[in-house]
Amino acid sequence: MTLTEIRYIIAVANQRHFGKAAKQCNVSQPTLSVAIKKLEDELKVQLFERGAGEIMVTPIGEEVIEQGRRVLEEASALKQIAQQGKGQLNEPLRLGAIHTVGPYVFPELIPQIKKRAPEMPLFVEEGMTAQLLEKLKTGNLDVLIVAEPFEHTGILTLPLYDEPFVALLPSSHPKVKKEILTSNDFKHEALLLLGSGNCFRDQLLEACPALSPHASSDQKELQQTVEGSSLETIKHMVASDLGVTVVPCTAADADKYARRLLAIKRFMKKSPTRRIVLAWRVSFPRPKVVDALKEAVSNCALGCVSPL
Amino acid sequence: MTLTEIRYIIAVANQRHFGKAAKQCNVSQPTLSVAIKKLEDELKVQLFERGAGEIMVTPIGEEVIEQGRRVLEEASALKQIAQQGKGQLNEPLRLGAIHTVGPYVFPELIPQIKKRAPEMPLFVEEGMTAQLLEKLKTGNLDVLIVAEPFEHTGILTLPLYDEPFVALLPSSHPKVKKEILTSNDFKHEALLLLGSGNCFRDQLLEACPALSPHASSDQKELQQTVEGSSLETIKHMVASDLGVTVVPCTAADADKYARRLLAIKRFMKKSPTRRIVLAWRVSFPRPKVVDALKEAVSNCALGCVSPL
DNA sequence: AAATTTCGATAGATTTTCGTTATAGTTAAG
DNA sequence: CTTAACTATAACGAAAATCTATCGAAATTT
Repeated sequence: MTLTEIRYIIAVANQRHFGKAAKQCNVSQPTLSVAIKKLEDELKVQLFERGAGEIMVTPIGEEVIEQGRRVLEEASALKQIAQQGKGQLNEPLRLGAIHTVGPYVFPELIPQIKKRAPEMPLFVEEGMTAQLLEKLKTGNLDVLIVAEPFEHTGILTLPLYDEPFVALLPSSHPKVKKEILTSNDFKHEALLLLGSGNCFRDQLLEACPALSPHASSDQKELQQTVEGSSLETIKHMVASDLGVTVVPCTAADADKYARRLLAIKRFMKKSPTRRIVLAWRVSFPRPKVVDALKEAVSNCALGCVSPL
Repeated sequence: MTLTEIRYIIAVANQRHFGKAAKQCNVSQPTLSVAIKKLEDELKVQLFERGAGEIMVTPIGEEVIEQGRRVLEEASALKQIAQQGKGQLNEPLRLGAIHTVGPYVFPELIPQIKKRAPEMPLFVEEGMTAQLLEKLKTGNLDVLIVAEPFEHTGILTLPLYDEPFVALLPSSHPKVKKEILTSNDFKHEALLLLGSGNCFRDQLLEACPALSPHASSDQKELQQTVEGSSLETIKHMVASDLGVTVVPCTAADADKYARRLLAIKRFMKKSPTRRIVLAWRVSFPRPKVVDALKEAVSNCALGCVSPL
């Protein structure tokens, strides 16, 4: 049984004439005759009574044809569903970002995305790099915003922006007058860092090994990590004079309210930076979504950084 | 778009694995790959995301596949409709008819039945009403063609046609010039009738009591009945100048060969008629067969009668 | 790391199906 | 009795669907 065959029998039922039905179907009359005979043989039911004059539809034929109409209807609905859902910017998008980016980018980014893809349902999630990667691979997320290095087989990336690291001090701190702080300035400070697993921690320590808890054993107890916590928590701790920290500049700029309590300082003469990228599966079939995201990020006012 | 292609995408959606889906469809894996690609190209929508590990279904894919299931469901319903319609017309049918109908209707009727139910083995039998009824009730016959009155509990009937009675004379008979013959014309004739038990005899005598052997005692010996014989025998006897008779018109029309020897005359001004009906047990579970028989009779060229 | 395994995509050959034109058969009408 | 109308059949070519074999990428194992 074929959709074509069903189309043929419906044409014959409508026209009650093989020749006209063939014309309606844009095929020759023998094609139609043979196809219908084939279907009748398969169903082992005679659908039409070919007599002199008009074609008659057998009682079973009537029922079969009626059902055939239903089949074609559903098939055409299938086509329509495919057509209308075709827009890549209409289907849901599941977007993930690392903890040290999400809170500072999403508030700007989501309106930008909505501007470009108003029909696209958007699900947003934060996590640590490893978790996000897992979800990306299994298809629980479609696109990530993560920091480099991020090279994995089957994953493509696109640079978004480079963001420098900045130091945060309590505004009451004596060193607020310095223009640039270095790791030396932190030797006698409690340095508050995110727990391991947060990529930003690793990036910072890699860029500046001097900050490492192991670097100078006599300072060890003064340096702390705030396991599992967020940059926001750390900022509040700094504001409460519990120590100093280094954060990506987007995290420092975000809240103007804290400016009175926090001082933002350049960190090191040549500020370390990290590169933030988009990441998606090579098989992810919606390039337009990636383009739109890239564009949306470019149009975000992220203060201290400019898009690539 | 093809039903086969739809089957393929549903298999992949179920198995989330091309190879397994191919096995489920009894085709090779490349066949499946190509077919699905073809469908995706046609719809211009990617239905699956082939990545490492498991196949993922795109959001549109989900919708398309769900609709595909509906298409297949309707298609399978079509098949079922054809099958069950076929079922009734596939099992053997045992058909009985009275002697005064069978020989004249079966030759036309059986091809018509075969046209409508080519797969249905057909067993045909003739008998007198009482015998046929007995066999119908016991299930030795499925459907009868009999004359009214035929009212019995547990038996349904459907009118087929009304047939007028006509008179038959030897073509050498002096009264062949009359247009209409009445019972008076038979007063001095040997009236040949079927034996008792044949319903037609009773119908005729009821419609025209004047013909009764007892009606006028002085003519009694001239009137004869041909017990247990057939209308054909009686016609041959008339042709041999042994008397006159009255028969249903379908019996008179049947054989053109006898036209030279027999004259067909209208009988009575207002011809008596009898109604021929289909009869079957209320419990007979194949309404389509009855419909088919009714339709088959309707399409018989029975000459002097037209179907109801 | 290197080898192996898994799994979908691709290539080429083959069979099947679908379509065509030409023509035969049938039936009804002139 | 021929003609006209209509469907069935035949013969053949084009398109397709399917197969086997193989590739390539990624994941897993050694």
